[in-house]
Amino acid sequence: MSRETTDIRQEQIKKAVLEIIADEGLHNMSTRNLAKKIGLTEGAIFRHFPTKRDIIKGIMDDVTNDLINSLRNIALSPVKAENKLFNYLCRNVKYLKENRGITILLFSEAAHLGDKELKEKLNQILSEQKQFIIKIVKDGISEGVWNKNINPEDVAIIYMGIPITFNIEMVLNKTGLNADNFCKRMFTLILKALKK
Amino acid sequence: MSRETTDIRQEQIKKAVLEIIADEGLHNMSTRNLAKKIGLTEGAIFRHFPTKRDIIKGIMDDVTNDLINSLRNIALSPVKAENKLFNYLCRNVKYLKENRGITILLFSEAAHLGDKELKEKLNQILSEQKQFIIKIVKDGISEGVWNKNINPEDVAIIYMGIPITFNIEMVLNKTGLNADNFCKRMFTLILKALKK
DNA sequence: TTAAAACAAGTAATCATTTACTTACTATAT
DNA sequence: ATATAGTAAGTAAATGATTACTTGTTTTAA
Repeated sequence: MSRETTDIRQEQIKKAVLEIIADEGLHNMSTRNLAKKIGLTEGAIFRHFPTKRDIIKGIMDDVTNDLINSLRNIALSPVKAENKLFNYLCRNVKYLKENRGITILLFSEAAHLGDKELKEKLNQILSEQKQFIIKIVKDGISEGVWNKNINPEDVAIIYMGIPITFNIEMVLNKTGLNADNFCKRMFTLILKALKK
Repeated sequence: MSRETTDIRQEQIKKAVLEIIADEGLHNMSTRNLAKKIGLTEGAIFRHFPTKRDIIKGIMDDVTNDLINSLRNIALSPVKAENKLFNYLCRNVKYLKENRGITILLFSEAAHLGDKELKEKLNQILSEQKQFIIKIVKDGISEGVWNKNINPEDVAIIYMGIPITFNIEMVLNKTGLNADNFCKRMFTLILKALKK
């Protein structure tokens, strides 16, 4: 195999993990299969990550850095709540389309490694996402465009299911599912519940 | 160990599988751990199920027989659409509360055993659930109580996320989450989107 | 030339499953 | 009624395959 830097290999390994989970299932996410997919030996994997757990940890850090931070920016951006909600949802869906294995990895593996650090990371990812939605809903109510009798927390719960469902449909029906179209339709529906 | 019939043991084994998934994670669902949990030897497990895959198949059949059939009854019952939707959601949530491991099992394992039969079973479970919701929404529109501009398919997609989110929250925060309360709140919110 | 990155070939532990055998219940023939 | 034969459910210990991970050696790009 041609030599690559650890930085490049780490990215390849994390990407391969998500692809294996999405295409072959969690039970095929072995270091052996991982090495085969990249075209390396098992030993080489462990040159770039000390343990398999660290690969998962790395992927979760990516979620925090790539997804959560950009969702935060959207939630705090100085635009109308309606636009924020739309941007937020589209960004969320798009990220899951580009990282199909994420949902299954988070909810099936990370939550149960008996590993306090990873479980804490997962809880933080989820609760932050929820808080952002709650904020956007409150903003919309303050702007006077959304029904003030609505419980922002409930909206956040319903919202959370949307990207998850998208991800599940993506993994099951290999057919590509148009992310833009999906997010527009879901947005329209949520808006009906929020409007005065 | 005291002797029990295969019927009883099969129920114990399926129940234990779901509990292990919910409490200890997918990676602890080994025949060894399974036997330990029930208080049998590994060999005894295989006297009651030919393979581990057959245990999962059995659980999926239970979902079809226990959940899907009762959801069908609700969807086809001769009551107002609004009541149907409420009953449907509550039944769905209650089932997942009583079978906490189901969601993770279905989406993380069953979808990827490279097993046509199980994958087909899963797709049927999901598409039937969706069709029932679509029917209920169409009924409500026919009754003239819900907005006819709403796309029933979109409602079904948003709906599907609700029980899944409930299940995930249940597994993550061990705190019991009140099913009745949860389903009432989500129902109220969906209704806002459906109403004229 | 040298440090980082690859490899081949190991490790012990665990996986699902099978084996050879034992124990407990149940039906039947006397 | 009771000894007995057949069956269903149990066990302990082994199977080969696979797991995450390690070790020692070779290659390669700066």
